[in-house]
Amino acid sequence: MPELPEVEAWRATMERWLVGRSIAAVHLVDSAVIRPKLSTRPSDGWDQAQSWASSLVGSSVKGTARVGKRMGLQLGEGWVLVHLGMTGRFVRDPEPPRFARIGLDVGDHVVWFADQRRFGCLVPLQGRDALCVGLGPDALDAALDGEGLAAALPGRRAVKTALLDQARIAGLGNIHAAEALWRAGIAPATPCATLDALGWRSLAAAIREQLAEAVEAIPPGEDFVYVTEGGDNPFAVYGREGEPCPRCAEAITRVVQGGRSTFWCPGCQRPGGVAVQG
DNA sequence: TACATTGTTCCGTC
DNA sequence: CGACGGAACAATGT
Repeated sequence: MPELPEVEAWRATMERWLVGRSIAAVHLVDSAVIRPKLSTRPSDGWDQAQSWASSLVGSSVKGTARVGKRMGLQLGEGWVLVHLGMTGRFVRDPEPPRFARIGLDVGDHVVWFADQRRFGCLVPLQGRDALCVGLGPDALDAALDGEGLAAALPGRRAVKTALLDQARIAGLGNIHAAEALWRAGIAPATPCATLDALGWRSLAAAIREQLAEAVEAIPPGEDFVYVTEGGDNPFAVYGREGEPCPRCAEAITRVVQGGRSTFWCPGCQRPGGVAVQG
């Protein structure tokens, strides 16, 4: 379940694997991975997919970008948006891996986009600017200080739900939204409109710290395996229903908001937040 | 089998 | 009509 940190890691990986190389061949394993728009579905189909893929041959990869959870690749004069969905990842191997959707042969190796659940996709774009359409500011945007965050998240909605709204702030998913709220000591059901300046400042700082730590926790230059599968759970509250809060020892609770699980600590997360500790 | 996961969209309600 | 909540949808492993 890639959020901003994982997408950023993949972007950096694509910088190393692809940028500066010329595309010798494209292997379109599943043409439904190419979509005319982000909102179209695999079953909708798109008759231009194959011709777009073919048109890439001979062009070179010139750069990468990331906005929120979207990655961009500059291929020739155009750009392509890559959305990882739930299970999208990249594999560098001569042979297509399981669930391979498309492969870019850049001469010295082949880079495959593999996606078991097929929620991920590639969307050809006119230019780099199109990467940002429909998105609020990136979650690591310097403008998102306390005041900027308050302006981005107006209304009576629960702050957890609002943090997941990519049109308001781009890059947070279910895990890092919950972790940031725990860091800030803010209860997830708190209506945005009831947060004061101190609450917004702590939340803005918590988001920045949460994402920065997650980015740094991913070893540069390596593939990574999502940590909740098998290994130790590195999160304070996510996936820890019933376990003691690492800050106050109260039992972590799970509630459903907007159809999604929210993990939080009723002991030290309060409406409006608590004073930042330490 | 039912359920869990995500981002997006659609629809009903206030 | 805007805001918001809830449900549906995509795919598939458990």
